[in-house]
Amino acid sequence: MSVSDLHDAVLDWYAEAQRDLPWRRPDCSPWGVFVSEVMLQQTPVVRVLPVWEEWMARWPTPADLAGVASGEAVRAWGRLGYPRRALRLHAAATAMVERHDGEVPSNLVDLQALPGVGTYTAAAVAAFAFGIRVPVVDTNVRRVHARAVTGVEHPAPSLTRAESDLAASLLPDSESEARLWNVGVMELGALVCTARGPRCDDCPLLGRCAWVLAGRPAYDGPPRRGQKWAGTDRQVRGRIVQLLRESDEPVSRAEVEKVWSDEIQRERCLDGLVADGLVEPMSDNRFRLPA
DNA sequence: GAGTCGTGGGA
DNA sequence: TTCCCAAGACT
Repeated sequence: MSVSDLHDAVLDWYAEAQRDLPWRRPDCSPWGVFVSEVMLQQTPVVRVLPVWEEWMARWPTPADLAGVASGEAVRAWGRLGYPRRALRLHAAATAMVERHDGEVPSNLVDLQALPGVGTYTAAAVAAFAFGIRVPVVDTNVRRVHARAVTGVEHPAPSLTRAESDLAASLLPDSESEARLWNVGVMELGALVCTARGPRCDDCPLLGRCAWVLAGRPAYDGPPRRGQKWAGTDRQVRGRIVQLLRESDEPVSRAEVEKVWSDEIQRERCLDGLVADGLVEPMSDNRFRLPA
């Protein structure tokens, strides 16, 4: 089996099975791609779609977002989760206005220098918005590579050098095929080669998947850490931000106290939110999203 | 490098 | 019901 055959299999499958997502359309701006990538960090597509549409209508350019208070971004973020992403998106838009003539930078170094942009997001924007030939490695891609090539059910907890090297070696030579390969492998991981209950019968790589050919051996790596939720600071922070987000005017300390009874934890979280820039304390002992 | 950081839906 | 996890970034 050649790598070229692998490319053809994925590209043919993608041409037929791809979802029609607005940020993939040819008329979508780099800014639209950028916003989608930040929103999609750890958040499912179906939940991002309506919020993305709203943001694009309201803030069609980086300058539009940079021109409003950061708290407006947090409010419009809704319930996507990890609201610091909204803050960083606003900061990134500001940086684009100040350093890049109001445009999304088109190279990896400048992209990754933006707030909230790491290795993955920089590569994704470079590849999908500007057609640059660079490996895009997210959790979906890592899983497809782990199964189809390495022959294991799940990739390591964090990205390894071997995985990066593998992704680079699999990238097609041409820019056009590289772009389709990146989005195609990602789509395959999202729709078919899923974390739980993979739909191997629908997979274009079924006949050559190393994991399937090995008899689908069970995962035997280190146990992945499950994230606690009930009673954690994250839950408390979420409630406080939700309270401010859903209030049209600043809220009193008494209102904040009602969302969590443990005073020590509540105050710690409130202080943390202020330090993060997600909450703004006012002189009259009320709180609001940053103005 | 391990921990932290939201939210909601499906298995 | 409980658990897992969904296009990560940052410290």
